[in-house]
Amino acid sequence: MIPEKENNRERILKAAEKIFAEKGYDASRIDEIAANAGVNKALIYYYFQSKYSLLEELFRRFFQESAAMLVSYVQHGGLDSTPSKKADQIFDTYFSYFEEKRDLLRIMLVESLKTGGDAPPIFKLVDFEDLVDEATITSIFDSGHYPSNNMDLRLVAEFFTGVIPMLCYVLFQDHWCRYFNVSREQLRSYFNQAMKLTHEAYHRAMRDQLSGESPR
Amino acid sequence: MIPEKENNRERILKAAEKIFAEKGYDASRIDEIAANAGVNKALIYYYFQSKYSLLEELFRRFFQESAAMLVSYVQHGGLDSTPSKKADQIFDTYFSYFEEKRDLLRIMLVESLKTGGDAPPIFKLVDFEDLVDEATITSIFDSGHYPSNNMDLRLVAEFFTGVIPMLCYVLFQDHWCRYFNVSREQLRSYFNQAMKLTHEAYHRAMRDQLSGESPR
Amino acid sequence: MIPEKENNRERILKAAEKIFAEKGYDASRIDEIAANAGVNKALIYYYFQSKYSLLEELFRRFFQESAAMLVSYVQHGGLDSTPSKKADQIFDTYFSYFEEKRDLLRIMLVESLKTGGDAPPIFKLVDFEDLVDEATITSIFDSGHYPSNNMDLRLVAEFFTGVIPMLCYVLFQDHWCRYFNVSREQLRSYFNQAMKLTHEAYHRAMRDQLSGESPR
Amino acid sequence: MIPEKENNRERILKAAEKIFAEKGYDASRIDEIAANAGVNKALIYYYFQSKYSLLEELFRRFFQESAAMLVSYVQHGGLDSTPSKKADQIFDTYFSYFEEKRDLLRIMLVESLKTGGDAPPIFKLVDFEDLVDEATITSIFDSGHYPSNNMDLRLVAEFFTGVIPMLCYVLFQDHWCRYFNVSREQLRSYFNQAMKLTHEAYHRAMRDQLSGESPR
DNA sequence: TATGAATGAGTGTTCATTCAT
DNA sequence: TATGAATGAACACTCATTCAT
Repeated sequence: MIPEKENNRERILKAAEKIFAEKGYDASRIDEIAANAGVNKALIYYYFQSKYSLLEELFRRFFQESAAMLVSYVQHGGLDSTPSKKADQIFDTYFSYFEEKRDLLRIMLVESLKTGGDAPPIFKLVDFEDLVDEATITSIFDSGHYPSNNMDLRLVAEFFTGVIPMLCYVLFQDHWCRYFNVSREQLRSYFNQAMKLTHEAYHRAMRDQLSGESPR
Repeated sequence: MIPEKENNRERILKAAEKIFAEKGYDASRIDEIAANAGVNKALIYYYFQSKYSLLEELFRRFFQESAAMLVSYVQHGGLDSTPSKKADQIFDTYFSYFEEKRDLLRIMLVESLKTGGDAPPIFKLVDFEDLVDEATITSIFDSGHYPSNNMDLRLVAEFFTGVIPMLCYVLFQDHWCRYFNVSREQLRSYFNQAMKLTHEAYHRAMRDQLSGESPR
Repeated sequence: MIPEKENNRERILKAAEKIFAEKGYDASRIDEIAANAGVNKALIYYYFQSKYSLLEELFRRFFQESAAMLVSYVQHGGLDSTPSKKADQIFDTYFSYFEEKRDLLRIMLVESLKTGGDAPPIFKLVDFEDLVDEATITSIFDSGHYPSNNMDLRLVAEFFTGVIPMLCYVLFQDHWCRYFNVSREQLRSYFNQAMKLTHEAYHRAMRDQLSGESPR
Repeated sequence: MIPEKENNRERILKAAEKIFAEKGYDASRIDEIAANAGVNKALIYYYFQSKYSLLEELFRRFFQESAAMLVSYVQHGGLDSTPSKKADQIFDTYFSYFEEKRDLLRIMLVESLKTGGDAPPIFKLVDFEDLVDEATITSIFDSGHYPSNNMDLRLVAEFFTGVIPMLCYVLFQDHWCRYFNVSREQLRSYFNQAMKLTHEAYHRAMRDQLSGESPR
């Protein structure tokens, strides 16, 4: 009831997200996270096992929240029935979600680029199988409308020419504006045009292929 | 001509590139680079100012080499005159170059994602102005054929829907194959299709727009 | 009568004894003792002043129990009147008591070896003056039968050639069996022979000296 | 040639020996060892892998030195041919060596009392097989003169009724004097008497058994 | 050029102990 | 009595960097 009296655990996570995003995981210091959360350093180890488990908790929450968002989005009839509008909607939704979670996504991309570990966490952005039920996935990707033998192609295309460009746009836009001396609005407009000409072209091609495959 | 001597500096750089690629910049240790180069740790500081300047030198060489490659490519008449074939050629050339320099590009992307510092080094992949002469740039991007008021759009599109997808493909392909259980060949084929349907569509659109703009 | 209640203090002490014995005092952690006792960590500080006072309480109880054992042993006429048999009896009694309290004795010896603090607690093993009444001491050590001017010698001899070897035997027997590849029974037999040939020889000598001193 | 310009490595080891002996291994702090050696803390890690490897090096040197001492002692005709005198000589030699190495022996006994690890290092005090050649061992223990089937008994007796009492005497003498209010000389005299009456009795018994076994 | 030795400033983590309730 | 949360002071160990030769 007292939203000000936020849990210290939450404050720690929020601080970690901020510091990790600013400096990268490796260069982030527990001391700084503690200071930023206004908390004793040892308290971090009261709530979390290690520096890395802070990161894991952030990722865990992100994917949990993403899944919840997708489900609620679908259930509340958010999706238009016209395929092209549907794609637009999904695009916009993703876009604002990416903007909102920019800091965490930055960390996630960096961690995904480390060769050593497990699967890059970023793959989960297009692979929700263990996060969301079958029906939702079907509804979102509308996979019934796509040539069924092209599931893998779909995944590859969505990831490398849809998610990745959007993600990198979100992560690099500020630097880009400064470096190339454009306004955010201009850049956004360019990026939208580029996506229309590329990724949307792909969606159109997919639909065409489909209607050619099973006409009438 | 005495390859054994005089090349401690090179051995250090080679070792740095290897260790950086294996562990990422932050997690790499000067000790390990020295050991890997078969050289005393202090010698690294004789040749280089700091750990970071090792990275800078690697980046510097990379861009220098890229530029040289571009120039020689253009000069030796490598580029076909048909626009669509030309694009294909550039695509393939970039592709194999990215594959070859994958390790360094991985580090470069990670460093580019850090918010603190200067301009992301990765922007240089589409901004050769201070690396290559005007004529070469013109020749490569054939910018004369593009609507002149769309230079910025061109840059945005090339970067976010061309370079970035290709780069991420090169960096993530191994993990993708393992995670989604596809062969490298299959994945490559999917990726090529996706790029054809997206980035190439953009190039086509650009040419169409151009011929519409200045017909006859 | 409600054994479930009221005994958190006991549970803590029991857990402390176990953990201390397993890891030694220094390496034992209050957290682990609390967990092992099924009790909140702070409760330990409700019942005890500090980690060290846990140890002190364990030592205190040990000596109290030892004293009680000695007294009851003497009072119930446990001791034979023949000196040599009496010595045997005491030897065996000590032996099994040491075996039983092995873990605590190990800690006590370690603490006794620290140079910094007070008197080594282990000295109390031969100095019961403030634990047991005079009569019992007299009865046990039969000091009336020993040359009165040799009280200190008696103490030294009992401690360094009686108590200490027995204690170390109890503490090292398992490791010895493994290291020298002997069975426990064999080792025990050797040790008994060795003690017969040494410590018992001393007791015999003492008695001889006594009968020579005050014959008839 | 400049004995003052002692190696920092040696200074570190000397300091470690001192601090370990004063506080025990666990309670000793690397910072304090560094300060005591007049050396930067990081230098300790330049010469040694870890805190524990400091201890290992100290033990290694001790046993190496012990072995060298034994060998030189035997080779320089130090040992009398009369068995009883020989035993006395060995006793005295051990005694002064133990006094000299008291600090390290204290640490070694404490470490030997830890149940977790390998074999107690203290066992090496009676098991020189891998430190010294066969001939020296034979000469020292005169094992040819002892009943050959009692080798294990001999080891047990020497360790628990010879080495251990002497060691504990050396480690506890100061505390004993303070606690029981005796002078060092008095205590030493008592201890010598006690050892004569016990351990020496054992040696005598052994010789008697031998002469009975193989007379003439 | 080259190196063995040396160091200041951290670095994540631990732990006995205390506090508020 | 009992507990979840909180903390100060370490602690072993690391690492980029420098120095003397």
